[in-house]
Amino acid sequence: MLLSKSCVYGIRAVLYLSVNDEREYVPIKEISDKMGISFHFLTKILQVLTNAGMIKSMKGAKGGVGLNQKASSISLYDVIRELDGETLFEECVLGLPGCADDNPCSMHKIWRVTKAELKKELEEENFGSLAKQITEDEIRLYDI
Amino acid sequence: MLLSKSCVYGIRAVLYLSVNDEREYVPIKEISDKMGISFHFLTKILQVLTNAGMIKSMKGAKGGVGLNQKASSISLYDVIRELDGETLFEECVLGLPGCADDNPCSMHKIWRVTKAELKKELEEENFGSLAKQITEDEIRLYDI
DNA sequence: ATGATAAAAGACTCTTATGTCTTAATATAA
DNA sequence: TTATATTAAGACATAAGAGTCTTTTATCAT
Repeated sequence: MLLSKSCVYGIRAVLYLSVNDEREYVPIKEISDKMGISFHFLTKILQVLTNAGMIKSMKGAKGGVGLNQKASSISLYDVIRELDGETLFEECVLGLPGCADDNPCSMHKIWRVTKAELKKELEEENFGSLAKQITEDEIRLYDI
Repeated sequence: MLLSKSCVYGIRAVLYLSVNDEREYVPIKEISDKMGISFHFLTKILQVLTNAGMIKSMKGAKGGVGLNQKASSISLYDVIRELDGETLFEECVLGLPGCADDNPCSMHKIWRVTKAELKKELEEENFGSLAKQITEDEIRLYDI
């Protein structure tokens, strides 16, 4: 599994907020209902993103969560880094400490290039662009 | 995490057997000792590869496990497929059912290319070649 | 035959990820 | 100021992955 469930849910929630960019706050309940995700679980995931300053939150009636930055300034990599950390892109696939170009493990050569490309693409893909594609029905956000 | 621990241990054990290709059977205890892996855990992992016909095993004194095919005919992908399955290469990263080129999710475009490249490299890299590189000290097998 | 060696099988434990539930805190609206 | 809506916080539950231990089975050497 490339990404944890928390991370996948986080990405999909930020996508939802990006598509609903004009609303300052969206209740988490609305997101969890629409996406079929556990409300309390999603709440905890979004708290991480709130603490990271990526989204903002407001308690009480008319409260909810909303983007704290422009959607176009948040990359897929930003969300992945907050929720899954950077081990996928930093650590040796075979778990050997000190794995490096001058001291490679058996999978080093293969994964070194692939992970660099993947990281670059994830850094370049932003939620503004993704939201636009969702709105224009080119890609989908739900399980439909 | 790209690969499970079971899978990583399995890859490293098959590497060990590939380097020790001239020995028909190597005791699992020897492998687990050298690699610092739990003996019983490794035993269970290697049973999977034995049942898959990738390695062979023999009980009793002089017994152990050994390659059941030429090292050069076993790919990294073969071992990964047996131990982690193909979900990494088949399923949608965002867990949306029915994700396909004509019905893509938000990460589809990025991961589609990357995973195809990764799969190709893993299929092309065989244990004969890796064992040769280990023997020639170009890559390492241990945590040293 | 008997004892030693080593894999096979399965029960069991520990840890982490995932998911649920309850209570507290805070903001809005009447 | 009271009721309602909503996030925050944390306890609790469940499931899966990781790891340990014991018993059984098979092979070899004496």
